[in-house]
Amino acid sequence: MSASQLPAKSSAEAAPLAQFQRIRSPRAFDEIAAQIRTELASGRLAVGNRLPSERALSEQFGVSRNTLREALRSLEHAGLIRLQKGARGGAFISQHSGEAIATGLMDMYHVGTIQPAQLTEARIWLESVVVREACRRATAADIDMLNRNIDEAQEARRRGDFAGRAERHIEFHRMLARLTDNPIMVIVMNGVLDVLAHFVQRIGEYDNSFVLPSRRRFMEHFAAGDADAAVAEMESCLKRLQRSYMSRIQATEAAPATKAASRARRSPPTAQR
Amino acid sequence: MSASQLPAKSSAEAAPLAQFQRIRSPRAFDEIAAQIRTELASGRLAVGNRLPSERALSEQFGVSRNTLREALRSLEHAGLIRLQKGARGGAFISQHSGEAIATGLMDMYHVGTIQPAQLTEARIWLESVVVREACRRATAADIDMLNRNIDEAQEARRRGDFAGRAERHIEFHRMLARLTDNPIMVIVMNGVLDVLAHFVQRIGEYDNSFVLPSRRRFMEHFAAGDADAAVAEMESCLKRLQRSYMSRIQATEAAPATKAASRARRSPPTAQR
DNA sequence: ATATGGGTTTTGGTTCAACCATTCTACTTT
DNA sequence: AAAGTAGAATGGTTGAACCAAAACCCATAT
Repeated sequence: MSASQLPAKSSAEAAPLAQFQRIRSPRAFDEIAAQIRTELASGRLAVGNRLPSERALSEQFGVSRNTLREALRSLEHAGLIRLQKGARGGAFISQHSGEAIATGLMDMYHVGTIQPAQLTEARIWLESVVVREACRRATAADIDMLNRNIDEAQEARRRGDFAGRAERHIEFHRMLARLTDNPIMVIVMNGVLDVLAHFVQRIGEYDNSFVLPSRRRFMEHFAAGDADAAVAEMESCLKRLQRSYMSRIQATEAAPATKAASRARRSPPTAQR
Repeated sequence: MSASQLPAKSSAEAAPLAQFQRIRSPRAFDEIAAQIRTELASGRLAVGNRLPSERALSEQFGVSRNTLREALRSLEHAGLIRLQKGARGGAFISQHSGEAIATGLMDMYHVGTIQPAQLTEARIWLESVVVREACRRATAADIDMLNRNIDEAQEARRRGDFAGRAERHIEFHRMLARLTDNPIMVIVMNGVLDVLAHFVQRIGEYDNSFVLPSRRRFMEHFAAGDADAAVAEMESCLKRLQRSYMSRIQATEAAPATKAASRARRSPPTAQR
């Protein structure tokens, strides 16, 4: 079966993946996902390859198409594959990932595993290494880019555009992270900043008037290659920001949001229907 | 709206979640997952709550049970819910998460987004802030625990148990991360160390004879509260380890593993017309 | 009364056989 | 040759059914 689909031409098609094995453990889809991951780790599946169609895969694995789809769902959520409809569609091994980590952090925040104070704490720690490394690597063009960001933030302030300004401020940190040229730092910092942006957006406006002057001072040290001074400036700014957040959160949060509940339910009332 | 609170006490039943809406966009399960995430973010769903059964949910959302399951699969992969069989089973809002971040990093490594050199680089950076903070917080009991770990590693070395020794060494770093008492640091460091453990396991034995003496020196500084010296000791040890890895990887890797990644075969429009 | 044990119910896990919408191919028509 | 159209491939969805595990209920035996 399936020996020869379209014979000739074939022009790069049907990934070179090895034979998959039949499933037996509980939760078949878990094992399917694991097997595909293994293929990936071994290098037999590489970015850009296309997996066989759902129908073909379900046959290879010896499971129903629904079960197979649950496995694909899991891989897709992880960012490992990208699903594409249509004739030449299918499941393609995808590059990025990273996104899953950001949503993971966001989830942890929403579920209360990460408290706001811990978020800003970790952010300050991470920023120190980011700044130090970015300072070591930044080119003149990079410094221009950072200065431009500050100008834009100032412009937003002039317009009274608080949201736009906060966004610029956060983008500044993303730029610094990218300057480290290390995907782990970029991904983690992006995730942390995503959560922070969400957090900031929720607590509303707060005092950040001191940020712009701090940025200017920061850039002086940064451009001069004085990493220690740049880190110190950034740290003091972030700590002050944290105080702003915290006073704001006490004003805002009488109760809402991240509150946990533990209402255990007892009897199944057979209601419904 | 939602003025219908159950009368007090009420033997609580069926999580307090609000009414879900019917689905309409492409990829119904995406929207289902998004809606449940929203409930979570808003606090209407909290850790420990149980969602209605798949059958009930599929009815609420107006989709088939299969579609609903794909949404749940996605949430489960994210670590947001935990599925449990049986009469009192169902989908429970779960605490942990974090795990998803570790597998995310692992995936990025496997897919080539993270190169070994970048892994160790980030690890060194992160370790510096971890050590500094752990040093600030460690109690006498914590220091005992760390020393015990070193003893065990030494014992493993005596037995010629390379794997056990490497494991102890990595566990040492996990302990330090936990001492920061910051979930983000713990999660990220755990993920990085997971990848590292995988990496180490793949390249086989390497020269790590210098680690134990370094650990002893490290603990001296650490116990004395001299964070700077402790960081310096750790950093030099890690950099030396990195050199060990790299020389080992050149010996091992003529080609295998993390290659791939270039053969993008995106969409050849009318490939080979 | 108190265990004990088995049946019933609830719930997730899986299967099957369709159907739809989209996307590209290939053929037909002009 | 260009344009248009039929159709095949593929992911997305449906609904009904069955299985297996887990918790509960209750009759039975001790």
